[in-house]
Amino acid sequence: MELAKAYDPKAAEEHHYKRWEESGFFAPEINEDANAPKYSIVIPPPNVTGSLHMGHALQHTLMDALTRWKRMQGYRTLWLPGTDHAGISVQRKVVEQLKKVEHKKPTDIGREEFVRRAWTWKEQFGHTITEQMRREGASVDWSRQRFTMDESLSLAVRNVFCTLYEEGWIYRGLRIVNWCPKDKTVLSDLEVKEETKKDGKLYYLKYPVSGSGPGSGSPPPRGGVDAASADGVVGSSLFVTVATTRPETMLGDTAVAVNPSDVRYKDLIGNTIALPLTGREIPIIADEYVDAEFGTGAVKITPAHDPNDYLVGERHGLPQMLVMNDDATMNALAGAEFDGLDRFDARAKVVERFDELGLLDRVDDYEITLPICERCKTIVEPILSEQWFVKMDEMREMALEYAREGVPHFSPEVPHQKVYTSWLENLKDWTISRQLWWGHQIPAWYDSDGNIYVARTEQEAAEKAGGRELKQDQDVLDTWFSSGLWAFSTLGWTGENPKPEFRDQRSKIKDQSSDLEAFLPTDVLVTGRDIIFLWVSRMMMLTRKFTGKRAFDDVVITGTVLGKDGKPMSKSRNNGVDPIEMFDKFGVDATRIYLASIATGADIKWNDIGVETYRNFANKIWNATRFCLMNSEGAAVEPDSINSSESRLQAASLPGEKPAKAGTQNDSVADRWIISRLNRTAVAVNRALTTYQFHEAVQLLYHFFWDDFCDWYIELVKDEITVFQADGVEHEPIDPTRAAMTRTSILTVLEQALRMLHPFMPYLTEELWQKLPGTGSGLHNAAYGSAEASIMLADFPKGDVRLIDKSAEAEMSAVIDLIKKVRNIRAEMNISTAIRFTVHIAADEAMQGVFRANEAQILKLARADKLIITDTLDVPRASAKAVTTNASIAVPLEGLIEFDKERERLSNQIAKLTE
RNA sequence: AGUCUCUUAGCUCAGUUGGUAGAGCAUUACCUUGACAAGGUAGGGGUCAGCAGUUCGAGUCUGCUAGAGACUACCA
Repeated sequence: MELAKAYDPKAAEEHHYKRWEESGFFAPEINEDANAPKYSIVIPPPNVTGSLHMGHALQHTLMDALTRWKRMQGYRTLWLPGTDHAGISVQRKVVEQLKKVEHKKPTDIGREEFVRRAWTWKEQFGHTITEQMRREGASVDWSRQRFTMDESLSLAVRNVFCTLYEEGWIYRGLRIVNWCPKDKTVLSDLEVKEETKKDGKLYYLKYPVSGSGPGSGSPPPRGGVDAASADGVVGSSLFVTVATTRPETMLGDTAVAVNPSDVRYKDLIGNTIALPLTGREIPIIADEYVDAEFGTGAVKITPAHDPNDYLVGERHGLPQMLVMNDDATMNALAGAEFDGLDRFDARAKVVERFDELGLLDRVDDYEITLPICERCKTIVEPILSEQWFVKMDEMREMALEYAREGVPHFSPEVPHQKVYTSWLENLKDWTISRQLWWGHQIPAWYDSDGNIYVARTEQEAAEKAGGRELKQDQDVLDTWFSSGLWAFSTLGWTGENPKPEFRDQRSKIKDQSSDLEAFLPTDVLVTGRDIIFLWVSRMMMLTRKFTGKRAFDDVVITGTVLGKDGKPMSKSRNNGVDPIEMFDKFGVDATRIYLASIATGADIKWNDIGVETYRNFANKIWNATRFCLMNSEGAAVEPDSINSSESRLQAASLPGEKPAKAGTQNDSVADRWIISRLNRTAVAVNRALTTYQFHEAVQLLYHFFWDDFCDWYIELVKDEITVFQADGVEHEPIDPTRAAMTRTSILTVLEQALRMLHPFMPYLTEELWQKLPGTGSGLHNAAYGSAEASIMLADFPKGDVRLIDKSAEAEMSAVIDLIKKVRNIRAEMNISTAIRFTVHIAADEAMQGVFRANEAQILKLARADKLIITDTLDVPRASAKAVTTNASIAVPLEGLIEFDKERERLSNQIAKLTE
C-alpha cells in the first residue's frame, strides 16, 4: 500500500466523524465493562447567539483530548454537549433582527410571537454550533444533548426556584440594582463591567441653607461652606457645596450628609437645604459614611439612585425619590422642566440652570470609571427597583466549605484557587430577575392585592390563591440561574419524584435513568476565567444544595486567545480568527494540537505560524507512516512484541527455540532504545494529562515522534528493512528474518505513537491507523472488544517503567553523540557528503563494545567507510578531532581536503569577519 | 486602593521539589541521498528586566526597583 506524498487533512476529516458518531463510539454505552470506572465532563454550553470562536475551539480541544484519553483507557466516558439560551444576548439579537427586517419593536408582535422567533433563532444557531463541533472532532454524546430551556431542564429550574423560595433563600425586595436603560432590564453585579472616562467632570453645586444668614452663629466659612454674596440668589446667605458626577440625580436628593466630626459643618447638622430647581426642603444629616477629606466633605444623598446613598437613607429614614424612567429619561417627579429628558440632557440642563442661578461653584476635570452593561456597553444606572434575589448567606457557606477542602481544584492553581475563595467570602446577594421575554419565566403569581404565590405550576398557584384572579410575574430568570443547575439538570435531575419521562423520543438509547448517579460529580470543568464567579461558583453551590454532591472535582481555566495584535478578539477591532478558516487552511488536527500546546491557563497571541508548525508535524507523521507501509511486507502491528515484558522474558527463556515473535532476545540496541523511549514517553504523557499539562504532553509526543522515532530510529533501521535497488533490480533486505522482525517493531512503535497522538489529532491518527497492517478491534481496550475497529477505542499506552532501559538509552546516546560529532567535523571541514572517510575512535573497553555493536549504523549515519576503535588515538597531525562524553574521535584529513584551498577559504573568512 | 501574574534567543513561548539554559519560527552553510523541501545535516544567537540577599550553587527561593498586564473593591 502506498500513501499520497503529502497529508491532505480534508480527505481524512470527511468521513471518520460520521462513522464514529453513527457507531455510537461517543456514548458511554459503547463501554461493555459493567465495572468500568466512569469519567464525565459537561460542556460549558455555548450561547446560541452565533458561531463558535477560537476560545471554544481551545476549550473543546482540551475537553476532547481528556475524553478520548480516558475513553481509550477504558473509562465509561461521557462528554455531554449542549447550548445555553443566553437570555439577554439572544433577546437582543432577535430585537435587532426584528427591527432590521420588519422595522418592528417587540411590543408590536407581543410576547408569545417574540418567544417563538427566539426559538427559531435558537434552532438556527444551535445547529451552526453543533455542526462546528462535529468539524472540531468533538467526541460528545449527541444523544444526551441538552438546551437550558429543554422541558426537563425548565422543570428543574421551577423546582429549584420554588424550593429556595420556600426555604427563604429566595426573596423579593426593593433594592438598588444595576439597570441597563437600553436592554431595560436589571443586571447582576457580575454582568456590569467598567469603563474609565478620562474626560469626566466633577460638578460642585451650591445648595442654599434654609433659614440661615450672616451672623447666625455658624462658624467662619471654610471648606464647602460659603457665605453668600450680596446677590442673595434664593433668599439665603449660606451655602453648602456638594460635589457630584451625576448632577441630574440632584432632582432626587432627599438629604445632604456630612461627617459628624467635621467641624466645618457641625452647626449645620439638623438644618435644612432649599433644594434648588425643586423647591423641596431636605435635611442636613450626619453620617460616618461621608469622608471629610474628599471633595467638599458634604455629600448629596439620592437614596433611589445610588447604593451608598440608599444605605444612608435607610439609616436615616429618608424618602426615596425615583426620578427616572426605565429608559433613563427623567420622570414627572423630576419636575415638569425635566420630565421626559434623557439623563444626559437633563444633566446639561441642571448644570445650566445652576449656572444661571449662580449656584454652580465650579466644574473640575475628573477621571471617572463608569459602570457599563457587559453586553451592550450602555452606561448602567443604579436605581431603586423591586426584584428577586437569592440570599447568599447559606450558599456562600456551602461553597466555602468545599473551597476550604480544596474543592474544586483549579488548574492553574495560582491565582484562581485564592481568588475564588476570597471572592466567595465577600459575596453579595444575587439579583436573579430579568426584565426579558426570552428565558424561564419566574414561577410566581400575584393577585390583585399584590400577594405572591410561588408555585411549580399555574394550577398549584391557583389552588394556593383560593380562586383569586392571578397574573404571572412577567420577568424571567437570569440565564446563570439555569446554567447553575447544568451539572445535574443535564443528567436527568428535575426535582420531581418519580422522574417524569422526557426521553421517550430517544428510544435507541439504553437506560439512562441512572445518569445522575453514574456521572455526578463530573470529573473536570474546562472553562474560561471570565465565568468562574458567574458559573463555576454557582454550580458548586446549587449542585451541593440539590444533590448533596460536588459538581466537579477539578476546574481547568483556559487562557484567552488574543488576536495577532495582542488584544482580545472582537468584532470592533476586527482582529478575530475564525477556527473554521484555520481548519480549512491547516487542518483540524494541526489547529487542535497547536491549541493544546499552549501552556495551561496562559493567554496566547494568535499566530498562524504556530499552527503551520503542527501542520508540518502532521505531514511528518503521514510520511513516516508512508515509509513504514512501503516497507511492511511480511509484518504487522503486534503490541506483544514490544509491550509485554513477560512474553519477552518468556520467549528469551526457552532455550533452543526460535523466538515466537519479533523483538525478544534478538533486540538490537536500537530496538531496546526506541521501546525504552516509547515507554518513557507514555508514562510522562499520562502523567502530564493527569495534571492537565496538555502542552507538556504535546511536547513529549512531538519530540518522541520527530526526534526519536523519525530522525533516529527510522534512520538506524532503514537498511535492515528497506527494499533496495542494485544493478537496476529490486532486492529484498539481506536478512529477511531480521527485516520481518524490525518491520514489525517499527510498525508497532508507530502504532503506539499514533494512539498517544489520537486525543490531539483524531482524524490523522484514525486515517493512518486504519491503513496499518494488523490493526483491528483486537487492539481495543478490553472494554470495547466487540465494537467496530477504531483507534479511538484502542488501549491508550500506559507506559511500562520496566521497559525503560537505561543502559540502552545510555548506549544510544553515546552512539548518537558520536555520529553527530563526526557529522560536525564533516560540515566544519567542508567535506562533501559523497566522500567517505575513516573515523578513529578512542574509548574505554565498555564503550568500545558499544561502538563495535553499532558499527554498521555508525558507518551509515556518519557516512564513514571504516571505524578504527582503540584505547588511545594514534592519528596524523592533520586530523580533525572532537570529544564526546564517552570517546575521543579523529578524522585524518589527508586526501580529504585540499589544504591550500582550505587555507585560502579560512583566510577569506577571517578577512570577511574582521572587516 | 488591594490582591496577583508576567518580564528568558530577532519573534512567539516552554522551563513542576534550586544543580552547567530549551522548543518552534526566523537566520547561516551544505544537501533535490528512494518516507517527508510542509524535508535532511551542521551551526550562530541569551550576564533568564535591574539590584541586593539566602545557598557550595539561583531563570527557579526572599526583599526592593522599573516596565507590562489581570482581577476585586471604591470612586459624593
